[in-house]
Amino acid sequence: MAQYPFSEIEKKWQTHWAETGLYKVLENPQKPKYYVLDMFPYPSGTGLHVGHPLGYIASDIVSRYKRLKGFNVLHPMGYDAFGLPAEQYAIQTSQHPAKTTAANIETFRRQLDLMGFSFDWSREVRTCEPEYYRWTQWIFGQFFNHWYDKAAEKARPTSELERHFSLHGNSGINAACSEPMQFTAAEWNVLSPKMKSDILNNYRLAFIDFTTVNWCQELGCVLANEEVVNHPEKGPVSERGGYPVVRKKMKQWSLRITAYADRLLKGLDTLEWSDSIKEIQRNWIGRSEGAEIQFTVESLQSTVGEIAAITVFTTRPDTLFGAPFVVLAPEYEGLGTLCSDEQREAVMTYAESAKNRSEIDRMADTRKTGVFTGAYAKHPFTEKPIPVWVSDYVLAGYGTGAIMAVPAHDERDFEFAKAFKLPIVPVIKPENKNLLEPLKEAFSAKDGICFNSDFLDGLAVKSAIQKAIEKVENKGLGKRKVNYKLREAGFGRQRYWGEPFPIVFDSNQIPHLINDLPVELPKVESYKPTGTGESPLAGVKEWVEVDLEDGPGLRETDTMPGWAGSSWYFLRYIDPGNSETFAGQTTINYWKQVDLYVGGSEHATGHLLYSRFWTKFLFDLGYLSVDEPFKKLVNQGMIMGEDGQKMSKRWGNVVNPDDVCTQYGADTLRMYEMFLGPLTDSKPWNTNGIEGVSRFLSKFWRLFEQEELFSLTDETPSKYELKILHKTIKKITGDIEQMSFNTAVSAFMVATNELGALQCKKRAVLEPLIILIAPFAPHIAEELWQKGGHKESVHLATWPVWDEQHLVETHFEYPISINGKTRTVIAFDLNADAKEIEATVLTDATVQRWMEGKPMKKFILVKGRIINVVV
RNA sequence: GCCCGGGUGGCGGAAUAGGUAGACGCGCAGGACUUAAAAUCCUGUUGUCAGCAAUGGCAGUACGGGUUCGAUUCCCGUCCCGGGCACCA
Repeated sequence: MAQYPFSEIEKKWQTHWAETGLYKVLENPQKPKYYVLDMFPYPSGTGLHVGHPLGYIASDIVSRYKRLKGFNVLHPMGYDAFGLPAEQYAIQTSQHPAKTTAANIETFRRQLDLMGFSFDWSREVRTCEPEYYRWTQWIFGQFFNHWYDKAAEKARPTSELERHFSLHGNSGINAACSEPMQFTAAEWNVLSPKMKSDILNNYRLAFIDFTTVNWCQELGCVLANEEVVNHPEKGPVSERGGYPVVRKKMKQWSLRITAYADRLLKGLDTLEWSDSIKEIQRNWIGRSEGAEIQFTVESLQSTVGEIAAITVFTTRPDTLFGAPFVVLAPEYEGLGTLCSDEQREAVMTYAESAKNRSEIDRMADTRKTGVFTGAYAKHPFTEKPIPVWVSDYVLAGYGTGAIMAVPAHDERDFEFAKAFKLPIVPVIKPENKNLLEPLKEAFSAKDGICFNSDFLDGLAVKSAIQKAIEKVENKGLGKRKVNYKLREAGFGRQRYWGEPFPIVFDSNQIPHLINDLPVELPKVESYKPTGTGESPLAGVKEWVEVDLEDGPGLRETDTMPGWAGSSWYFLRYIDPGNSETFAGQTTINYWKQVDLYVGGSEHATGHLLYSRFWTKFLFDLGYLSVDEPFKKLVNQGMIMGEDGQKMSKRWGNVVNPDDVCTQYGADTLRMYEMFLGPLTDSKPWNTNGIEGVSRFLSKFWRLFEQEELFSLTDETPSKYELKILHKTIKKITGDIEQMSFNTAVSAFMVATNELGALQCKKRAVLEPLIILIAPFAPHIAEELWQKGGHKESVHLATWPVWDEQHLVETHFEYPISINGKTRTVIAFDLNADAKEIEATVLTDATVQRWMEGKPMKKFILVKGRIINVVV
């Protein structure tokens, strides 16, 4: 018989498990809980290829293992069902995205079922279902109704904020907000409702922002930076279609994620995530400590009026005395009023062209351009006037949009100074060494000594930074400041297939939250972009226009982005049927957080950051007891095509798991994917290789057969058989704990080969082996278990424990090295006396030959490891 | 440019509190069973040199140094590959 009857038994058990609800899980305070989660898939039209289930197999093995170890395991699955591709497909085929999405989900489910996963499907979620997205909308509403109190380091209700404003204005409020502002209670109380609303918008965690976006007229929508490419002649164009893209300010809903920047950064230290993902998030958040320093504007050459002071941000206040000029971003607020009349035209022309250059273009081009504004700022310490320039190498969105240039110690400032022949003033030198002038490049090292710097002279950079900040603060010239690269998260899309906002604008343009949820997505005739920058929903008059208590209102017609639903889905699995709240308190307190999360690393700065953000927010509101969603994260690698290229239709190298299951069975597919190599590595698929695993499973099956009939005996196992069993239990247990599944599979092969050679058919040895392999190959294990006479599922059995006593060795074959080179092997009792061993070794013929009569210098004996004779 | 990973047979990969490098599988070669094939099983398989052979010598974990009785593992330098960030002051 070639292969064991996998197709028959796999189908049988899959049906049986589903019918008996084997993987259904409920809260059980008697058992420790374990929550294993996979990143839920986006149900594309192409279905799964063998690369997709890699992570699912790994997490399924852990889930099954943990159950056998006595844990109450939550292992759910669902679908990230809103999003652009579905909408695009709907437009092309004139079908409703709900319909195509449902069809795709069906395909996914069929494929997933083939592989024998132990998901609790009763907990399935789909982000596009009203019963799910009503809670996405509800969480959005919470963001809308809260602000971030920096003093308390938590989110608080805006109702409290309004009360405070009416009593004290905004004094005493330390909030995360878009624009700094100051007002008294008297001022607040006389404001119009619209103005109050605008001010609250400045504080809300979900707020309306006017941001510069990439607008593509032809496609009628906003594009992400990575969807815009630079055309040599046409300039910025859309990646798809090559249509022109312009930068345009548009109204966008945003989430104030920057309020949580510091906590998002600090929280990383508590997580068992890979260093690389943590590092990516750290870089993305981009915390830098420094100071904001004011430079008063000196020149009064402008006829329009002037800005009193320019505030710059620097991480190197120690280089203050090396700042011969100041540079502003082209978007700098009030640039036109700052510059001198003679320079105004040149400045504005430059600023305009810079603004229209795409981000990509500006970044790619590191040649320095710029214009002198005609204005001068007073250096805060030397009090000398220094020129103010404008250049697009200064980013408007970071810090204050203005810098003090220190060309001698900053690469970019150096390039700029060289390009415009501006002075380069060195103020930091290496210890015990002088700088060679003129400088060939900026000396940006942070281990130098200050000179030419007045009160900083002789100080090391580190202490000079502290001293400079103190001085700046004491003299009232600025303050210590921490800056983040992290930007607010744009939360609106001009698209149909997403969650509608629970927002209505009244006739004064004041946004009001709708509390009657869900706000359902209306059925529409056309999903096509409108071309006006509005979502297709804007065309559905009967939906958009609503009656409010005091007049007509208009619904928000943007929808939420793809990441909205995925930012909290792990919480819904905990209590998927709850119609009172997103998840009930007792269930949340039981399951707490995801213990193991398996998924791709491509979500490092998107989903994984947003989920942490939403979790911290809901934690602040008291709904969660932990403020990190995913305790341990493992990123599975990619499975490449046989040709070493990425698996895709384009290369024709896609392997479909359905085909593999048909030909070899799900158990073989599961074990082979694990056998390919370490889970986290990328590795190529190899069709020949799968034969080896298939052969192994057949061999494993035959281990239980005598003359092709199932046979287990009750004979007492030999010492050697017990040793094989217990060493395997130990190895498999350790490997699963370390998620080293490839070596676990090889350990099964070794055990099977060894027991096969012994013709061992003993129940006491083989039955524990069935439990060990059950997480990897659940079908074959269940069949053999049942054949062995068990009525209950093997997946409800108890994980075997190894006994060291069976692993104790009495002898060891010591490799004997002479001067570090292995020359022979001699066996000794492990309890043998060191002196005796030494004597025996030295009289050994081979040892003597290699010692060539030279005297022994040293005798090294590492018990159970090696013997080395040094001559 | 900067920051993370990583370079081990023909291939996927084992082995690092420093201790017999190449487990396991694929591929390849040879053999057994068979009328034959499939399936299964057995043997060999890092390179090189010596030998009819059993066997043995030497070299060998990207490259060059270092520490050590002993280095794939630790340290320094170089090269290459993968990933991330990229004018973030």
